[in-house]
Amino acid sequence: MKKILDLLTEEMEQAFEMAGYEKSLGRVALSNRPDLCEYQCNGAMAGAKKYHKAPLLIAKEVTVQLSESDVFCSAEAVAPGFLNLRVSDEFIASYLKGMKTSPKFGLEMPEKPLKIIMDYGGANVAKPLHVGHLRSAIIGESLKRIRRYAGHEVIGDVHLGDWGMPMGLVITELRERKPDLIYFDETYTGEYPAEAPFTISELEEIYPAASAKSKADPEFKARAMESTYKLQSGVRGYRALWKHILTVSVTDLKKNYGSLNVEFDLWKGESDVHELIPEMVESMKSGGYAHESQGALVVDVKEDTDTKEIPPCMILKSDGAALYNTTDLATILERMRLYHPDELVYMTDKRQELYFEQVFRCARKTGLVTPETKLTFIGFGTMNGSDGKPFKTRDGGVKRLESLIADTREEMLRKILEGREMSREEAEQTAEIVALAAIKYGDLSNMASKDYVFDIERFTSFEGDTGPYLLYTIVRIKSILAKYREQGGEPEAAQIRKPENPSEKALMLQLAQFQTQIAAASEELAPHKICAYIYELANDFNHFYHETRILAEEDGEKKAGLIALLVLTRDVLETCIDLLGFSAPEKM
RNA sequence: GUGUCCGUAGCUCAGCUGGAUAGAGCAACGGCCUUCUAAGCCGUGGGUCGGGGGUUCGAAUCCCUUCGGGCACACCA
Repeated sequence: MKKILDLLTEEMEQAFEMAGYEKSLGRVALSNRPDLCEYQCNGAMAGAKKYHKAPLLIAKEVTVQLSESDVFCSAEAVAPGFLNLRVSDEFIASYLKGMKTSPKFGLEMPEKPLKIIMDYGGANVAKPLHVGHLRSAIIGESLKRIRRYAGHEVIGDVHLGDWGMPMGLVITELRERKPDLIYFDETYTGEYPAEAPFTISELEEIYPAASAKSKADPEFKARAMESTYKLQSGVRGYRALWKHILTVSVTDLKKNYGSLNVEFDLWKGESDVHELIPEMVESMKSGGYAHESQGALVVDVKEDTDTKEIPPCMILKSDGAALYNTTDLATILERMRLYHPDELVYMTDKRQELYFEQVFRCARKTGLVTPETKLTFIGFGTMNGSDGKPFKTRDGGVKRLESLIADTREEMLRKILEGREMSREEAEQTAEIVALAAIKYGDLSNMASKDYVFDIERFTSFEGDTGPYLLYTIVRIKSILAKYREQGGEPEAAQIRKPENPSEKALMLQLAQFQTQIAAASEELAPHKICAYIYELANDFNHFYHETRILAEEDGEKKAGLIALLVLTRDVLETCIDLLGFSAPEKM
């Protein structure tokens, strides 16, 4: 199905052409004066210069051509040359009927779907998720869902930090605490136990302890470096221990991401590309790309068109060790080999923008990717506290994601118990669902690239532009549909009819915007556009709801028409919140 | 210093491929529940779109400049 604006534009282009003007002037847009019209076209003003004619005159000539239109029921030329348009009831009804019967409400699929790998995890093994991981997970998950819905093949990769010094630190600290573990006996040749010799809570406590020790004690640091080396060179016991660290950590991470309704297709990590590094470095050298600079191995990525100095991309440190760049580049190599993607997308804090620019240029220059491969960096802004400063706990530490979610659930539960008669158990389940919507909507309704204020009080409010308000609207619709069903009706079988009053038509026109909004969100990587859309849709619904008696309607067919509209509204809203990564309860 | 992003109502944010009276929400104030969830709806007040220039019939939007702020600028990730 075509977008409604495209259909209107086609009709308008025809009118311009028949009036003797260039058809490209006929672009139709949503009205920015809803009191005057539903849609507008400003082409007459744009054409005035070219045709040396007063814009109003052009506009009037165009309206003449539209008098017979069955798309527009009114087209007015207004000074200085606006074309104010309204669509016919028949047209909007038939458009919505089309939406109802088409897959994905008629969203057009791309001719050639892209294969996209999205890297939006950034979690580290042996370290708990903290609030810094929240935006990446929320925005990344939403963009993944949006682009999938738009018809592309998207693979999400968590890309764990599971290699290098942190692992050495954990192993070394473990050895101090439990020197008798079989893993440290290098003469041992038997099988290692299947059970890990530590729990996730121990692990989370061990890493910061070890990290602090290595800063204070050079000798400890040296031992950790040795452990790192042993691990990387494949010493059996160290590898086995590392596997345990990985397993215990990943189990926990999956649980935490799961509670955010975030899922990854790939649980790969830095360790997976470790073995690709030597050959990659060798090929960069032999290709003449990499050279030594101040002891390190670098690839120049400056370009003539640069307006600023772009430092070279470092491949190996001066001590010959790999660094972040090295594994990121090797990961690109691996992804290209295994998946042949059309696009690689990275979601990180926007402060890493320059870094990724270097990596992308290096990957292109050294031929790790094909010239057609698109490399995209999506940088998101910082999450600030109510004071406008980066989010911190009361004592100034980094807040754990788990505790942020728990706080939000608690607040939500409090509000639900305050406002509703509900059993404790049901309230808790509802609070869980609504809290997730509150957090995600609060984040996604802001532009991803900007910093934003995380305000638990505001996000969990049922009033205004919030997740809970949207869920409430959906629940209201579901409640009516349930009652209709109790009365013996079949909501899914109901047919869309022509609108009977302005608020009903406004709701219908808003529903018809679905495709335009989804396409914009997908192309511009902008989940906040979906938020803005469903907020308006919810407002239009609530307005309509207030003015229209639905279940009390006596004319059965009319009533079914209203029900059909409710079904479509519910489906569009639920589809959209699913694209944002949350869902609605049955009651609240 | 160089680059980059940002500055819109008291607060939090949209709008930025130029269009009519700059929009929401919160907060403030005033209405609407014998009828489908009032966690809703309707309304009122609140703005020199940081300042100054320019382009244009027309600028929050494009260009220049200036002030203020964030961030980044090779051996961290």
